[in-house]
Amino acid sequence: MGTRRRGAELEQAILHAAAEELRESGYPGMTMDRVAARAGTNKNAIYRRWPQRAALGIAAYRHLSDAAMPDPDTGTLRGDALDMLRRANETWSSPYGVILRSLLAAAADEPELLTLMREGSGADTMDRAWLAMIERAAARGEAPAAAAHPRVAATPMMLLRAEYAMRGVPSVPDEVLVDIVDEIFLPLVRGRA
Amino acid sequence: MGTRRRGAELEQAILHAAAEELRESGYPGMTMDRVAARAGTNKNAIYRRWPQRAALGIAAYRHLSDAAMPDPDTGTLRGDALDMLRRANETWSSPYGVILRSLLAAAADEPELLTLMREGSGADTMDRAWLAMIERAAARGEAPAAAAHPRVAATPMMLLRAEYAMRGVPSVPDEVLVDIVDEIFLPLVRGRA
DNA sequence: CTTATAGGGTACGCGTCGTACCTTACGAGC
DNA sequence: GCTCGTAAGGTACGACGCGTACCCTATAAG
Repeated sequence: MGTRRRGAELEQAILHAAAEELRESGYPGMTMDRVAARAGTNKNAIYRRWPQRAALGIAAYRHLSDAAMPDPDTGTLRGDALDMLRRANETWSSPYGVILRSLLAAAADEPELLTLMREGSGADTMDRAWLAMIERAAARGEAPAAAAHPRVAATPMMLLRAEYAMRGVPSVPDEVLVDIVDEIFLPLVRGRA
Repeated sequence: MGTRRRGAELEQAILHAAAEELRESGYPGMTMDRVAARAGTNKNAIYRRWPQRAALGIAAYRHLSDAAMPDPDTGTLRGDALDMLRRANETWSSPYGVILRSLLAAAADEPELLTLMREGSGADTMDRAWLAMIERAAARGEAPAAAAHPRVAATPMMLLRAEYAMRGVPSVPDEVLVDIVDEIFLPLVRGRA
C-alpha cells in the first residue's frame, strides 16, 4: 500500500500498458478498461490525461515506435530509392504497421486525430529524406538538379501508401516497389532535365 | 394486417432505408435499430441477409450511388486528365465521399469487406478509363503509344487517394490536381517515347 | 498540521451490436 | 380448403464499451 504512483510515473505506466494492449490485441482490442486494469489503475487516471480513446491510442503508438530511419547510402539513386521503399514496406507490414493502419482507420472520421497522427508519423521527415536523397544524386551527377522537386520526392511513398489502402494485404510485393521506382520515380527524375 | 412484405421487396425496403440513414447520419449514425425502424421491419430481417453492420453499409452505399462516369473528351490529354481528377475530387469530397471513407475505415480490418468495397467502387473501371484516355491521346499523336502503361495510368488516382488519406480535409485544392497532372502525369507520359 | 490535488475503487447510464424466442402471416402442395 | 414449412414481426435480453459521477484515500506543498 505504501507507494501510490503519480504524475509522470503513472503516465508512463499507462502508456506502457496501452502499448502492450495495442501490440497484443490491436487498436479495436485496446479497451479502456483493459488498459486501466493492465496499468494497475483505473479509467479515471486515464481520462484525466487523454479525453478520448483514440488520443490514448495515438499516444501509445508513438510510445511504441520511435523509429529514426537513417538515410540510405547505396551509391545509386535507384538503390537508395528501393531501399527507402523496402524499409517502409517492412515497417508497414510489420505488426506495428497493422496497428498503425487500424489507428488511421479509426482516425479517418476525426480530423483532429488525423493531424495528431501526421505529426507523430514523421511524414515530413520522410519527404525531407527523399529530397536529400535526390540532391545527393544530383551532386554525383546522376540526376538533374531540378529533380529535387517536392511532389516528385513525395510520389513514391504516396504510391506505396495507396497500394496499402487498396489491398487489404499485410505486405506489398517487391515487384511493385521495383515497378514504382523503375516506371515512375526514375523516369520522373530523369525527365526533369 | 393485409400485406406483409417478403423477399426482394423487403430487401429493397431495407436497402433504401439504410441508404437514407447513410445519407442523413453517415455511416456511424446508420444504426441497425434505426434502419429496422425506418424500413418498418425489425433487425431479424436484416441480420438474416447481412451478417454484419458493415456488410449492410457497403450494400447500402452501392444502392445509393450507381454513378456511371462517362469518359472525358476535352480534346487534349491534359484537359481529360484534369477532368477525371476534378470529378473524382468532387465525388470524394461530397457527402458521399465522407460516407465512402468511413465505410473504408470500417472495412479496413476485414479483407472480405475490403474486397466487397473494391468491387463496388469501380476502381477497375477507373483504371480502364485512364488507359483508354491515354490511348485516345496516342491515336491523336499527342502521346507515345508506350504511355498506355497500367501503372502510369493508375498513378494520378493513387496520388489523389493518398492526398485524401493524408489530409483529413473534405477536399483537395485544385492546385494539387493541376500539379499532379503537370508535374507527374504528363512528364511520365511524355517520357515514355 | 492543514489543505489542495490527484489517484483508487466502484458503480452506473447510455448506446449499440448481435441473439433468442415466440407469435403471426404467407404460399405451396396435397 | 387444410396443413405445414418458411419467413417476417415483435420484443426482450445479454454482452460490451465508452465516458461520467461520487466518494474515499494517499501524497505533496505550504
